[in-house]
Amino acid sequence: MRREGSAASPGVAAPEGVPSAGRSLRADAARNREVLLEAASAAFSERGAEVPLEDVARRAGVGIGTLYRHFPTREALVEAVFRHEVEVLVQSADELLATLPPEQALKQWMQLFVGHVATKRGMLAVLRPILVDNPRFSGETKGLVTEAATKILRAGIAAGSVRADVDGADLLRAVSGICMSTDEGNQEAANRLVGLLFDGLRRSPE
Amino acid sequence: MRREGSAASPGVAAPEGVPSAGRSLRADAARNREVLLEAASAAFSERGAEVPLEDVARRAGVGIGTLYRHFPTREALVEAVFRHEVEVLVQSADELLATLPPEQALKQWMQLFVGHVATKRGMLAVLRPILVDNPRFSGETKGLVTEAATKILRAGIAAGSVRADVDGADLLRAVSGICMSTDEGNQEAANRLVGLLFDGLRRSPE
DNA sequence: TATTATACGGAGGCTACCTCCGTTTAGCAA
DNA sequence: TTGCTAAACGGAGGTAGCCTCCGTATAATA
Repeated sequence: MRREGSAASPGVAAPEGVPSAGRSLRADAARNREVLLEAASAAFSERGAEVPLEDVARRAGVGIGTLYRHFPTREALVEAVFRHEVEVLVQSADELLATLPPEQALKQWMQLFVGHVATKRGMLAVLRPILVDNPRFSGETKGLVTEAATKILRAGIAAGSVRADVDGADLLRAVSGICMSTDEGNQEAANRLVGLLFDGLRRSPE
Repeated sequence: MRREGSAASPGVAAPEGVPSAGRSLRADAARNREVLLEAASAAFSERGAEVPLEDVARRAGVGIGTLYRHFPTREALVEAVFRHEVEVLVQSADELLATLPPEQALKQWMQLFVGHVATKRGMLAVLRPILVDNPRFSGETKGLVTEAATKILRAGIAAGSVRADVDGADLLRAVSGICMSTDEGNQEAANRLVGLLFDGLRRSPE
């Protein structure tokens, strides 16, 4: 954020290390990467995306050099955190469906979504330019989340407990609309609204 | 941009010194303020809004202390530059109308607009949050510019050289649309498109 | 167990931020 | 003109965050 150039067009590096691509990380490296992502996520949501990276490293219990090796710029870190959270959100759809009746899974997932958005508030100032400059990346993200929403919704519809005339994109629009119109502090308001929305989504007993 | 808090909600200070409000600045202060605004404008458009403020001060030929006295935060400076440029753009509408036939005034003003947007590109990363967080401010700005556009358009319509079925808001939408869809380097492309638009605005001889 | 590619960590140099206060000057009154 | 003073100037210097570099540690492999 200091030196010029980095802000211009970050470029969205290929998903680093862990999942696929190239040679996988050494065990300690993979561990540290994970720990860093979690520390960064917490730090960003508590103190905004301008939090000193040395604090993030300290919080993760690793040296600053390690942080920079994994994430050479603040943007790279922010992006990785975002990507990671999206992955978690998407995966949790499957997990919820595997352990709960579809209706409950839907409700919980909606609330998870609200939580994730709230967490990402602090990152927004840095995240927005990244998303704006990389329509492909933001498109993929949206696609993944929509897919998850669709899946969980379909399960409810199939079980007969959710009305059939909404799709994943609708659900996303509605929930993110609620998040957008709810500011900073009151996540509870958002949750209340999401509760209302959820009631509206259930198949009305007729 | 470093310390926390400032990024949160800058708050758009009352237009500092010069025009109305409070006691007016001492001559040297007013001069320096002006020089600083120009230096900042140039620096931002050349090197982006992250340019070191010491460079801006040096470029303006004043001490860093003077810069900070006038503009206590980077956001304040960016905002003042923006405000200043808008003023210039709005005033130039009157000046053009006073010295050129309405049709020519319109054309030149449209090109001026393109130039101003191009200049502000570098500031965007800092400017956007300010505008987003202060709908009133951005609303006023839009109002002023729309007003100027309307005035210059009406003059053309009255003179019979411009078609009568567009208003200021339309003009703005069209021109800023062109600016948005044209990227970084090629201001000439934008100017060409604006030329096309201008031809379309003239009253077709029938 | 020995070897080595990989990763760690943090000291330190660099740069930008921004305050503080001694110096300068515009504006005014006599 | 001269003297006075509130206002403004300017930049040295303290503070803090960025990021590189390289000696040390360790996981992976044979």
